[in-house]
Amino acid sequence: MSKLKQLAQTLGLSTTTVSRALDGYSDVAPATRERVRAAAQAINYRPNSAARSLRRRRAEAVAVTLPLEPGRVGPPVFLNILAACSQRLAEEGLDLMLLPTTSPAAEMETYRRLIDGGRADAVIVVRTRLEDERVTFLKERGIPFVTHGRTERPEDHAFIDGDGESGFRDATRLLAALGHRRIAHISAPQALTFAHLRRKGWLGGLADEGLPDALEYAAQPNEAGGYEAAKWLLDQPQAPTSLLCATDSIAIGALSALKERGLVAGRDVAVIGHDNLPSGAYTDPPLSTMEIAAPDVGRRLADMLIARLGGRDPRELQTILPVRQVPRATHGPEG
Amino acid sequence: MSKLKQLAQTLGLSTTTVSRALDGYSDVAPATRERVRAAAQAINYRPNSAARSLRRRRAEAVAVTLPLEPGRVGPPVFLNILAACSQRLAEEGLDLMLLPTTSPAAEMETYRRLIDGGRADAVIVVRTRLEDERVTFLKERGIPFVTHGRTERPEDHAFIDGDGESGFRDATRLLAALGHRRIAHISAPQALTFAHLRRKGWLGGLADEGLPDALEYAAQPNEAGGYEAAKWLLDQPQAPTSLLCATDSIAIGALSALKERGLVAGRDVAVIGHDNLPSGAYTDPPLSTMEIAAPDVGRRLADMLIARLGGRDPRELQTILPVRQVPRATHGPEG
DNA sequence: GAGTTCACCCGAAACGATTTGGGAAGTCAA
DNA sequence: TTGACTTCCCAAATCGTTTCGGGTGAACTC
Repeated sequence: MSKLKQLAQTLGLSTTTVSRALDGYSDVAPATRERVRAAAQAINYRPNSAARSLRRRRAEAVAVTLPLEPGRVGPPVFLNILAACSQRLAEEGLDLMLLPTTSPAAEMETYRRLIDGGRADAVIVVRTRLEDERVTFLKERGIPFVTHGRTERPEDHAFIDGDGESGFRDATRLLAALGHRRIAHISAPQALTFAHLRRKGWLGGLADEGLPDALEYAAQPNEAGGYEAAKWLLDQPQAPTSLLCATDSIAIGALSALKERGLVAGRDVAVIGHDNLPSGAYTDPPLSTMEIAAPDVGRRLADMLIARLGGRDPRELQTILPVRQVPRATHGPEG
Repeated sequence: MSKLKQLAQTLGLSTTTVSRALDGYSDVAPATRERVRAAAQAINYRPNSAARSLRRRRAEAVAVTLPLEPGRVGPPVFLNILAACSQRLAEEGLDLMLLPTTSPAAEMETYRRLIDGGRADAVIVVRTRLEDERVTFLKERGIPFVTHGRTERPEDHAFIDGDGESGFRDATRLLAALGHRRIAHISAPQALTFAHLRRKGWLGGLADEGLPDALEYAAQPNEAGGYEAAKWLLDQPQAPTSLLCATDSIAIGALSALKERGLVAGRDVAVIGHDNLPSGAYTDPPLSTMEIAAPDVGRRLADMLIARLGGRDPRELQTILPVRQVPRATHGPEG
């Protein structure tokens, strides 16, 4: 016999009343409600989630897939964001579940299981690509979702994103103001929106300053990629005097390559990253970087998703957050 | 009307037959089975997961809570492990879902919702404590689970763990062999099993070598903690000549403190960490560290859990994996 | 005192799948 | 030809909740 029925029997009530009491409906006498609550508490009752979501026709859950291709981990910064997000969603009775995936194909299969199987009511998409199959799929199915990062056609959906383009433009101009003329960019794969925008910002800054965009290397977005990229760039005939890196991981790898050549970051070559990873504060010299200037991206993400679930128009739910420079030592002046 | 019913109607079959065809029962004619599969494929049919798990009385899902107290992120190495784990579980039709939690209280509440609400069939526990409330709870409920890390009474449950104690004992003796006499330990909170065992290994190594255990600092397990700890230790009258750090994050913070004092890691002070974080290879000098000597912890974790779900005795499912030293530059000899 | 309104409660019908327990043909052996 | 087996399929019960559509008294109104 179901727990609910047991509970009802014990209390001499119908399952209807017990269910409604626990859900806080007003057509249950306050005294009864309390009696039911106490009894439920006593036997540790939690409604069976499958039965509940079958009847309710919603899962009370939000899903995020975590693209984790073997050996290549995205910045752990996501986890902090998602933790804050889950906290906010919990207030609405929504579970946030993360599903690790190991390839784009597996990720899409996970989406189908989740969505077509009704396991999630809404989705958060992270690490967006310009052309993002996941976004296409979700639009097609009409499932509420919010992306962390824009896509090629961001006007169609809710998103939150940092203004990486301005951030990189600012950084480029900062370097130019410090006298740099050969400002290289170590970019991440251009299919990723953030990488595309950061590169665009770099190009914009160069154009503003009338500098050439000759020095660029497309790297894997991790330390090894940054290391390789910096080595290659420093080997060029007209080696760069500064390295603007798409991510902090890349920058940390680049720092190591400089070290190997006997170059001092900040004095001989300027280095700037993006993300403000904790370990960036502990490199030698401490890494100059930038970050989204908002302490509560996770909560906002959740708020937007809740608004979407409430039927709000996605076009009203689009946020681009400013990016703040976090100058430490590697960008130069104190070198 | 349910999708299954639609499908059955289209095909002129009963829902029974369609369901059984898709689940691969043998009492469906091969031709029928194929016809059903094709039709299901065509309309992108996935069984409603709530209905299925209501009837089946299992969720086909395994849960992990990710303790993510604000600002303090555990090593992202977990994510790689969990990604591999999820891949293996998927082969058995099990979803792995990660649930971020922001406090121990919230974590326990999540456990109750998951277990008592039937949302997960089994659990993986990470970051175990010596006295772990989660483990107590799961034992009480009789839910199959595997821990990543031991507890005070590991004989009661399935676990997989690295032999951090031996690793730290080995490292201590290595440092002693290199001539060190003042070997300090920067420890992580001792409630965490891994921290306790690593400290125990350090103490054992010191005892083996007849060295005093005077130098120790209990740090938060992150870069900031390591930085503070190293500063404090270096300020002692009998400052240590080597720092054995409970984690790589701590070690990275410690390196930064050394730098600040004009000390060269590996030459003036030896530093050794644990975890083999990617960024450890890119510190200056590259960080000497250690790691679990097994490439497939995630898969093993999954295998153990599947065995538990199949009713295997937890006492047969206990693995302690050797820890391998990863000497780079900061431990000394080439300093 | 007949009608209305409330405040509380309940029986039974969903929700969408899986599974139980056959049943109707067809095949085979004697 | 008959009974026993197979093979392939199906109707109906079931999982544990929520919710629809009342129902029953008591209080209140005129």
